[in-house]
Amino acid sequence: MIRRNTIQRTLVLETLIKLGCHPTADEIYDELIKQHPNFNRATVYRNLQQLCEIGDIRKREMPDGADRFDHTCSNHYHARCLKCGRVFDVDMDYISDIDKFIKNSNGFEFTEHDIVFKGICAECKGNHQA
Amino acid sequence: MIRRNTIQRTLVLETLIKLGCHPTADEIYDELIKQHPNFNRATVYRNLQQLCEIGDIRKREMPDGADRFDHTCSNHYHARCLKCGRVFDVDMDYISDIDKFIKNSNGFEFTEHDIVFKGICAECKGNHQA
DNA sequence: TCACAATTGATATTATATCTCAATAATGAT
DNA sequence: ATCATTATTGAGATATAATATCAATTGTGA
Repeated sequence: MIRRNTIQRTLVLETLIKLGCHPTADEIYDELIKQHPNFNRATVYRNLQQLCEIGDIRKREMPDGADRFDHTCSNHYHARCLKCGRVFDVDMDYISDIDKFIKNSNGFEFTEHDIVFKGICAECKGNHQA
Repeated sequence: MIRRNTIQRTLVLETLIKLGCHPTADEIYDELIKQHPNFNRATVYRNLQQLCEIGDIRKREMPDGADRFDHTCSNHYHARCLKCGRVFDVDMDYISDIDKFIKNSNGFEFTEHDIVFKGICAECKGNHQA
């Protein structure tokens, strides 16, 4: 299965980068069809998956809501605003040795972890006057 | 809106406890209809929601897959086996002051956090050591 | 240019969860 | 206990996120 370069994959990656800040597959799709009305939703999902396999992007699975995709591949944590739903990077070191906090693995082999914060973003905190 | 006690809510809670280990709404539903063929799936979801509001159970949102529900209401973290998909409690202290690791909140008001581990459970690894 | 097969677009399907609404039933008042 | 009120249920529809199927298209090396 040799991977081929397609216009669609390039467009998905470009759109992800253009949108910035962790868009979902559907947000990328909605942006894409503005210029390319026949672009297929499944193609967005398929290419996001492939870009993850290639290593160009990272999938960030959210505890609630749709998966989000990130051009920044370094390990870092995320915070989700409970009002507007947007996802932000958290300015905090990645705890690569978090396993040392685990008292007893009970035979479980830990391979990865993720921390997701929730709260209210600066913008939503400022928008009190409804 | 005064809450009423119903047989259905009792059954949902009993079934959750009986199944143990963080069942999903559908797992509870599948178990329930064995004895109560007319039990409605939406009723399971509605009652799980209410039991969360009451405080009898906790919803544990997983980064992938369906929400899971937990009769243990204390704060603790979870690990999901990448092979069998089951969710286990992690034997590790809850980091209530995790906010101290955050360097700059950028105006974000952090209210909650969750850590989800992934890996391979003891059973799927095929050993029994702790 | 050609042949092969990876990829696409269209569509259907699955999984998770919520909503609508008439019928039912839990609760406090009588 | 009976009644009136209304929260709750069951049935079904709908919403959202993601994947599967498959013929047509297209990228790639020969």
